Amino acid sequence: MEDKKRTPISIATLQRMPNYISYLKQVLGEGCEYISSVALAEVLQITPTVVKKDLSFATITEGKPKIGFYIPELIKDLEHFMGYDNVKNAVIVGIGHLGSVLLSYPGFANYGLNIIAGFDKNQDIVNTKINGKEIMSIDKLEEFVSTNGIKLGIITVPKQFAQGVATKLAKAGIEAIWNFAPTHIIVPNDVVIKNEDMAASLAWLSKQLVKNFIVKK
Amino acid sequence: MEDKKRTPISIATLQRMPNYISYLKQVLGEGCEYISSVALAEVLQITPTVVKKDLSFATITEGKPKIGFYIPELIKDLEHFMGYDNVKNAVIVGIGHLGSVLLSYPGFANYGLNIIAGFDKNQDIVNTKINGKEIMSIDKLEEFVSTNGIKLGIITVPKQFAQGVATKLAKAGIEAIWNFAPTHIIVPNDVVIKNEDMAASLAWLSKQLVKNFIVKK
DNA sequence: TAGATTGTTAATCGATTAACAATC
DNA sequence: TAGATTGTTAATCGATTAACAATC
Repeated sequence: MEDKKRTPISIATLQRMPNYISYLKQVLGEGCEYISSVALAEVLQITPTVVKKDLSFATITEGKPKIGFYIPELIKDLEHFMGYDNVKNAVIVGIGHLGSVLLSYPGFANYGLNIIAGFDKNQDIVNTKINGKEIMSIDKLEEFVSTNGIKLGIITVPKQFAQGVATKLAKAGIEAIWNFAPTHIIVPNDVVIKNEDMAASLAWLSKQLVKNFIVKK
Repeated sequence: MEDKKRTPISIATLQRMPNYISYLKQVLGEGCEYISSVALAEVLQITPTVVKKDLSFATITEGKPKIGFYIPELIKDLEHFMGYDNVKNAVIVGIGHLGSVLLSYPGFANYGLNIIAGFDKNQDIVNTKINGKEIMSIDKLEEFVSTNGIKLGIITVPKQFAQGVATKLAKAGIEAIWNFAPTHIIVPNDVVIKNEDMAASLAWLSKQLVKNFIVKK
C-alpha cells in the first residue's frame, strides 16, 4: 500500500535489479549525474525497452526525456523497491569453509542482509567467533530463531544434513531459506526457498564448452 | 553430429538437467530401477509434461509406457548430454576464502570439471598447494592457459580486479569464464561468460521477505 | 524547432501447459 | 483387455520486442 504499483513483476525483472543498482553506483562514483535507458542497456547487454520497463516498476521519480534518469534518485528508488533499505536478520547453519566465507562477507549489508549468528554441531568451534559473529550450538537453533524473530536461514551444511536443518528452521517459524547444499529440499508451502544452484550455472557453461548442441540465446 | 537432435534447447531446460541427474542418482542408490515422468515431476515440483519434454532432448533410449525410464540408462544419457563425461580443465584466479573453497570442492568432478591450478598475486601463497593443486603466480596465468589449452577460467578475485583478469584470460584464448566477483565484466563475443550471481538470488529472497510487491509464480 | 529520450501500448516470440494418439 | 504412461502436437500464457505519441 505504500508502493505505487501492484502489477505482478517477473523474476527476470527482479534479478536484473541488482545489476542496475551495481552499475549505477559505479558510474555515480565516477561522477555521472544522469543516465539514459539506452546507456544502461548497452552496458548490461539488454535492450533499452527492457530497461525502461524494469525501471518503471521501481521508480517514483520519472526520467526526463532527452536527459535520462537522475542517478542518485534512481538508486534510492531501486534500493527501496528491492527492500535493501530494510534490514533482514539471518542465521547461517553449517560453519565449514563456505559458511565461514558467507559469515565474513561484508557485501551482504548492501542488500540489507544481516547475518547475526552461525550454528554448527562441531563443539570445537561452538562459542568461538567469526567476523565478530558468534557460533552457537545447533541445539540452540530453533530457540534462537523463534525468540529473535529471524526471517531468513542460510544452509551451508553437507547435503545429507540439509533437509533436517530445513525442517528445524521451518518449525521455528523461519520465512525463507537460502540453500547452498547441492540437494533438493522440501519445506512447507509458507516457507520460500531459494537454491543457490551452482550446478545449474555449470550446466550452462558445460554445454557451451562441449557445444554438441544448440543452446538458445 | 553425434547427437540425435539439433533443436534449440532453452536455458530453463538446461538448468533443470542437473536436478534430474542428482535426484535420479539418489533414487538409484535407494535401489529403484525405473521411474516415471510423473514421479520425477512430483519430487521436483514441476509438471510431467515439462519432464517428458526435457528428457526427450537427452534420451537415446526411450521410456516404456506404463513403466517409465530405466534409471541407469537415463542417468547415462543425461550425463552425456550435459557433457559431464567430457573432462573440462579449468583454472581459478584469486585464492582467497571463496577461491580456496572452490579449489577444494570435490563435487565438481561429477560435472566433468577439473580445476588443475590456482593463481594469485600474493607471493606468500604462490608455490603452496591446496587440495593437491598448485597455486601459481598470476604472472604465469596467460602462458599456462594457452600452453595447456585451458577452456574455462573461474574468477574469484575482488571485484576491482575482475575485469583485468577476464581480459587476460580472453587474450590467452580461454573459451568460457565463470565469474564469482560481484561485478559486471565485458569480454569479447567469442568468450562465454556466466556470472554466479548471488545478488540475483538475494534479490528474489529479499522481495519475498519484504513482500511489498507481488512477484509472479 | 528538431532531435533524443521517456513511458506505454500493441505485436511478436517462445516456453509452458493441455490434449491425445500410440504403446506396453 | 483395461489402464497407465510415453512422446508429440496444438493451445495458452507470459515475456520480450517493436512501435509510437508525449515531452523536454
